[in-house]
Amino acid sequence: MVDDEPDILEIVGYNLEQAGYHVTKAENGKEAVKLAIKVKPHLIIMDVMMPEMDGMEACEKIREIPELKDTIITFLTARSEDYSQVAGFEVGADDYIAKPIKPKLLVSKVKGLLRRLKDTELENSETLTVGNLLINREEYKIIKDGVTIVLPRKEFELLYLLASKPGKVFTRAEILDKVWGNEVIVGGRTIDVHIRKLREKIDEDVFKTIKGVGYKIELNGD
Amino acid sequence: MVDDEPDILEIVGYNLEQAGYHVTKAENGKEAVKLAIKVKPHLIIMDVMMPEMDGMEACEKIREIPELKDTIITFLTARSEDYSQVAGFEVGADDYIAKPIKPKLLVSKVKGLLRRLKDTELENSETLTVGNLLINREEYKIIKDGVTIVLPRKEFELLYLLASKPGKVFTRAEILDKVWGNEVIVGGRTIDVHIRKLREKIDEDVFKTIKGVGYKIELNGD
DNA sequence: TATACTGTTAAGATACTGTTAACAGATTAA
DNA sequence: TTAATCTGTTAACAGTATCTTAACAGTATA
Repeated sequence: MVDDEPDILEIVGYNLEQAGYHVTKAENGKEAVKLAIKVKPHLIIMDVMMPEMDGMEACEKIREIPELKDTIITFLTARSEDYSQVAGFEVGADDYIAKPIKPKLLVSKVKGLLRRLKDTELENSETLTVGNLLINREEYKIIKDGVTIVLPRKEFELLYLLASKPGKVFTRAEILDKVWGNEVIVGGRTIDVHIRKLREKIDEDVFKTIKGVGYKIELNGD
Repeated sequence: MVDDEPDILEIVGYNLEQAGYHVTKAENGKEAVKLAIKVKPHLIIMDVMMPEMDGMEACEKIREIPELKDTIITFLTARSEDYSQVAGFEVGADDYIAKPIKPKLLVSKVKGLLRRLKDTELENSETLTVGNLLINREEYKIIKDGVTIVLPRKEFELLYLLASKPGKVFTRAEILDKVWGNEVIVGGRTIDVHIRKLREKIDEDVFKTIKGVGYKIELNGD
C-alpha cells in the first residue's frame, strides 16, 4: 500500500488486515520500489500523486523487475482524472480504484484481484491432471478413468516429468537429468524400457516418440 | 461482450475490433454462457442488468466451468450501484467498468486486463510464426493452417533455422554448420534433398533457392 | 553454348528405438 | 533368517524411420 497520506495508509491498512491480508506500507514511489523488491507483494495499491517519485514512474520501474511480473498493480485516482487511468494502463497497471475510497468496496475488489493469483498458486499442488489421468505425487499413484494404478518409483517419476508439461518434448538427456540425476550413468536402453512399461500400463498412444529427440505426452490426438 | 442493448454491443464491439481484438457478442446471460463454452474467450465484458439471465447468474455459471477458469469477467454497472460491485466480486468477477462507457478508456482497460494473459502466452518463446506456419520447437511440431505436421529432426532443424530469420539467405556452409554441426561431412546433395522434403511437406513456393549462395524462406511474394 | 549449380529419385546405410528376457538388488512377507 | 516378489538395469537383437549417397536430369548464369 503506497500513499503519502498517513491517514489513508492507516485506514486502508486496517481494513485489509481485518480481512486477513498482510500489509506493507510505503509513503512514496521510491520507497515502494525498494520495498517491493524486498517483500515481493502479490498486490500493490498505489496513489498516483506522490512526492519523491510518483505512482506512474514507480509502476514503470516495478514492471521492469522480472521477479515482480506477477505482481498486480492498482492505482488510486481521483474519480475525475480519466486521463491518468489511461496513462496508468499504459505503464502496466492492472486496475485502478477511484477515490474517495470506500473500505468495504476496496476489500471486495482486492479479494477479486487476488482470486486469480490464488487459483494459480493452488495449482502447484502435488497432483497433475492430464486428459483422463490423475497423477497424485503425494500418494505415488495415478488414477485413470477412476481406476487406480500403482507405479514403481522410476516409472512414476518419468510419467510425472512428461505430464508436467504435456506436449513438450523431453530429450533423453533431460529425462536422465531429471529422473535419474545427472551423476548416475545408465545404459542406452533404460529409458526406452521404462517408456515401454508406461505404455503397457497406461496407454500405448499417449506416449509419443520423437526420433532423435526424445519423448512427450500428447493429448487428444493433436 | 454481453449486453441487451444492441447499440452498446455495436459501439463497444467496433472500438475493440479497431484495437485488434476479436469480439463475440451475446444479448443475454443464457446466450453468453453457451457462447463462452464454445469460443473460450479471454475476457468477458457483461452488463449486470439483462433479461433471460442476468450478469450475476451468468458469472456464477461460467465460474463453475473449469475450462473457463482463466477467463476474465468484467461487469458493466451504473456508476452509483456500488452494492452490485460488491456482489459482483462475490460471484467471481474480476473487475467492473462504470457506465456510461468511454470507449478510449475501455480499450485501455481491456488492454491492461489482457496484458498478463498475453505475457504467459508469449512466454513460449520457442515458437516461431512465419506466414501461415507456426513452428513449435518445444513440441517439435509445426502447424500449418491449423493442421499439425510432424517433421523428422533434420528437416525440423533446417526449417527452424530458415524460419528464424525469414528473408535472410542462409549459405550452404551456414546451414551445414548450424544444422549438421561443422565436424560432420556430408555429400553435396544432402541439403537439397532435405529442402525437397520440406517443399513437399510444407509448401513448394516458400523455400527459395538463391543459386550459388543458399536458401531462404520468403513471405508473401516480396 | 558451356558450365556450374540445383532438382529429383530411389536405393542403401545408419542411427535410433522397440522388445524381450535375464539378472542383480531391494523390498516385503513368511 | 529365508523365501518370494518387485524394481531397475542391461544386453542382444529386431525393426524401422531417417539420413545420405549416387546417378542423372534439369536449369540458370556467365
